Amino acid sequence: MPKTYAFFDTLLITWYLRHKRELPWRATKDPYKIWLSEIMLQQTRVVQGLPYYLKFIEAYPTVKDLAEAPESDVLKLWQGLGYYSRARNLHATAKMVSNEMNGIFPKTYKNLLKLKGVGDYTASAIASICFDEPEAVVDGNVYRVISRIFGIKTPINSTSGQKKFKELAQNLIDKNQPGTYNQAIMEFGAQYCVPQNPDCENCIFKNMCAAFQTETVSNLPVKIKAKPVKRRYFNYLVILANNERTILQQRLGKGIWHKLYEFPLIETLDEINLNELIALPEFHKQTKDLNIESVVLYNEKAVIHKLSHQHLNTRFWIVETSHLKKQAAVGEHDVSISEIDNYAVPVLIENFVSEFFENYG
DNA sequence: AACACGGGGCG
DNA sequence: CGCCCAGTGTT
Repeated sequence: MPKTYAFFDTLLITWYLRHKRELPWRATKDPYKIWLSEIMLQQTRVVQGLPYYLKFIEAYPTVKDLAEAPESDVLKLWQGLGYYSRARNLHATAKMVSNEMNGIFPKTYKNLLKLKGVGDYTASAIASICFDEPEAVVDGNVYRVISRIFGIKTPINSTSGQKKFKELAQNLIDKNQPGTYNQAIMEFGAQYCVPQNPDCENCIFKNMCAAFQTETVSNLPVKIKAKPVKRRYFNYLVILANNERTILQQRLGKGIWHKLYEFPLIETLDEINLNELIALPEFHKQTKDLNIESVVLYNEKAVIHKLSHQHLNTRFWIVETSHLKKQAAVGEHDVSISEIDNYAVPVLIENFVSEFFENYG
């Protein structure tokens, strides 16, 4: 190992012990709690995930409690955190561990990797934190810290980059305290070696940081450009029967929000007006058994709901009817307005519901 | 190897 | 408006 690596881990851990945040999952080695926190924090900031972690631990103190819950409850509790496949895989894995593994989590990196929703990062985190296995985590923080200190320009989202960074990280880890080391490098990236305008002048690695020496900090890490954002046009049919009942539709296709609920949706290639809406075959299909009294556009100015790779240009159409259809289609639920809150819905829908039904109770 | 998958926060 | 966040699974 090159000489410059020699005290890297010691410096890092010393910094960590002085500056680390006190977080609930840092006060335990319970694999269930570590696993839960790691799944929640995938692509998610600590401050955003923390309240969800507390809710989940309260609702499901053990993996058995989580396993015995209906998936719909788990999704509802996850509502708003995003990347909902995490919640579905979380629940599937809880059932697997509870039912097939006697409630005991695997104790090795290799076996942890077999769990649904557990990839290289999460398996490394659990193995090191709970079982002292020296397996290096490589998350967004680690990519940033390592690329800067060692001046590595390989794109972090290329296959060769992932291999290279994992290898280097594995050489850096403190094998005597791998869990502490792994958390230290992530915390250092999150709190000090931040993406924008890090305080390099006062950094403990100032003298060995390749990026600082060559003034390339702002260029690292290198990342292959993301695809342009896609624009989509959503028309939601908010069907109101006697101002008391409505229809929710579960998303069961391939795309976003799988298994979450929304109002009946008509997606178009552009923004449409009332005449265009009611002329659509889909509109007739969605409303054929209704006795429509009126169709009114709720928001002339579309809500632009922003996801990482999509901007959803959304308008809500209020469809008043004297009754709801009798025969529900697949995934369709006839619900009273007060029951909407029981369903897991995307933030886009939650925002509309809380605004529109504010005065309904 | 590329792509899909949420939502929020920051400059 | 673009970038990033304690990444993983599918194609």
